[in-house]
Amino acid sequence: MPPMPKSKASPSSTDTSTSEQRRLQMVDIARLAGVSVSTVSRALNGSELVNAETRQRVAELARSLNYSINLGARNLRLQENRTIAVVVPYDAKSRQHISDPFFLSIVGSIADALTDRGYDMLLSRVDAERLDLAAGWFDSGKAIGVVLIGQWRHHDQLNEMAARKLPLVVWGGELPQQLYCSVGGDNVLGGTLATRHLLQLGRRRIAFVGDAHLPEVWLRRQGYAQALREAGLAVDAGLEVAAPFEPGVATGVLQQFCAMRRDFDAVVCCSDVLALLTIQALRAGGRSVPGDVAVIGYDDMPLAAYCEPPLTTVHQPVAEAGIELVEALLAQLRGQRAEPRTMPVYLKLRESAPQTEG
Amino acid sequence: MPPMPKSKASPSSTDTSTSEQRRLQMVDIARLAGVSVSTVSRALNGSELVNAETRQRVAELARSLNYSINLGARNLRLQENRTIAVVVPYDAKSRQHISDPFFLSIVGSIADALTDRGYDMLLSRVDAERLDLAAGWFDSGKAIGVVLIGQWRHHDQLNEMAARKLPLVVWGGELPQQLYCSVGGDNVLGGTLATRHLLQLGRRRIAFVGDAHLPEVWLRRQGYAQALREAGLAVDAGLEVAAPFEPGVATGVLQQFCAMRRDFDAVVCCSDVLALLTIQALRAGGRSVPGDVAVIGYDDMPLAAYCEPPLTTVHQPVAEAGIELVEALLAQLRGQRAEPRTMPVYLKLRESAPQTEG
DNA sequence: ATGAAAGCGCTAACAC
DNA sequence: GTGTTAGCGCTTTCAT
Repeated sequence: MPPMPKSKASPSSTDTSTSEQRRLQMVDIARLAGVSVSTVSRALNGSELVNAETRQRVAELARSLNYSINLGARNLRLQENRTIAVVVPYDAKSRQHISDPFFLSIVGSIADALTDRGYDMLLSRVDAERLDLAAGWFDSGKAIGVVLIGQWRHHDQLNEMAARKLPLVVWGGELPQQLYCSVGGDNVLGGTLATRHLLQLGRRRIAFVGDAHLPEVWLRRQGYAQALREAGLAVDAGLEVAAPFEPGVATGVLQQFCAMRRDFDAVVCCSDVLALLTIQALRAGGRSVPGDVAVIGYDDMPLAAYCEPPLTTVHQPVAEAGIELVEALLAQLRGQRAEPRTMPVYLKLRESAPQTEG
Repeated sequence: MPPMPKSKASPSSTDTSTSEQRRLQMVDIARLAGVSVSTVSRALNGSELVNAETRQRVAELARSLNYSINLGARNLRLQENRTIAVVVPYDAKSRQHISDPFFLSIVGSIADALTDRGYDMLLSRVDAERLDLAAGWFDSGKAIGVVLIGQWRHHDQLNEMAARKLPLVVWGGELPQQLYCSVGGDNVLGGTLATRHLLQLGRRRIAFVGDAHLPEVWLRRQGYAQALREAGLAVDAGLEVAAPFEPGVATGVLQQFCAMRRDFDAVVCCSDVLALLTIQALRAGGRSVPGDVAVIGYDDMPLAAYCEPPLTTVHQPVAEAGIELVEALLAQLRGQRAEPRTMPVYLKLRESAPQTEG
């Protein structure tokens, strides 16, 4: 037996304890309209089977009472569900929350894309070391698919999830031997564009800031290395700074690096926040940006244009990203095979690494 | 009749079309374990009634098959639901999406608070002119309560929602004749602290940037006006700039204002983003910050420390905000009366309006 | 055109 | 200790 409801009587009965609002159900509407629940159900779903006048009356009654259908029950009956889980990994070790504006923008973009298509979005976080836990939303029937923001260090877990036929799309880079569907910016291109621009400015000692254990960063470093090779320059491992995306940890790493090495004249950073932190560390050491050191960020977050100096950065297509992620997931749900997708990026020129040496 | 399921046969039957993963149910586990569904249900819920050995066996089977309970069905049966809707209004007219880092941080903070307490978060957006639509999540049974980020211009709609006994908490300011539960920073104090600090620096012509149609801004302006009065200064309506939070619209307004008026030496802004835009407009007009004009922001977003100059700003308690909002909502769900809550704020001193005139 | 009744996946009171 | 059974709120077939 279900836990005895407080009162199954119609709301019109003497329910003096007005403390909690009992949720209206179809049976209430039916009683008030003097018809059966079936008729209410049909009327509310706009069935042609029900008399136009009755349909009108029921619809108006429902609206005036602010009634709306219990979607849980409806989904159960219809075996349908329009909820998508969006999962943002966090770093459990450093207890850092998602705060990078880029991730948050992506979430907003996905929310829009889902809303436009009539889907609901369940937002949650998961330990970046246990991306596989994101599958719980599907397994529990709460969501029909999962969008994961970032691959982090667990390509393997993602492949396992895909092997289980979990409807899954991941924001991130396209890797060899990838079973899951990823959507992301062209990271190699991004790394190349940034580095080439710095070379063109005449910079020759170019540092790279980002943790190459992360697939996206790894790809960007490939682009960076490639551009250096094109220019006949060697990669100097000493100029690679494995700073994570979390500002708390990155700040220290960057301060130490900038204090130790003064033999570079440009930096490619893997996020705009890292670029900001780098600029601050450089200035603390008495170096100017872009004068002494030119700095390029990554993401083109909304605020990038309003920093000082405004950041030259690799623009990621955030608005399109939400749409692409959602469409890729919906394709899978339709039974289609969704191929990984790499979206174009471009360099947005601003002051931190200007068009030409000023 | 339900729409005929593809195949009700157990997964072990010859279901060659491996295209879609049929979701496992209790009956499948029951069959494989050779017990009834009730026993599986009890085992999975850790009931003492079931034989320890059986419980173990069932649990292991379920785990190995990656089975997990269909929460929709469970909720329906248990008349319980642990989903909270978090609704972020957007400006439909300017088609601006949530991009203010502050709102996004609040969302993250709420996500954490809900996760910690075992609740799920449904994230959606709503036209800022129709905040009442947020009630749909409750009415449809998808969520048991609603957290709304910001009051915008519709105090009235919020009061109506509360009058309907909708479990609701709103991030925002405490207003007279308020029926709903709000949680927010102390806006009057924020406005006062910022203005007092500028006065203490010797500034006398202090502008105010923010749209006072929004309750929070209105309260901050009260604090601003009060501080001016304390100092024996009159409020100059010409120094009030009704810039909205959307950067796209605000930029133009601020550029125009800074071009027109050059008779102020300080600005109190209602967000850090507005502060950044103001600084940019000032510099475009050849004025220095904080030399010619000191600027104070609001929110203390994560990036505020990394701007140039680093922003002096009113710190809002984001991490605590999520907890307070969630606790207030849960209190209502327990049938308790949740009072509006105003949280302390403080001034974070940085370079854009330094401790003392440098 | 409308109503009665079955059943979506699950839980819990009630048998045994 | 375990199985049987009713029913959460809804949709739809079937009967009228």
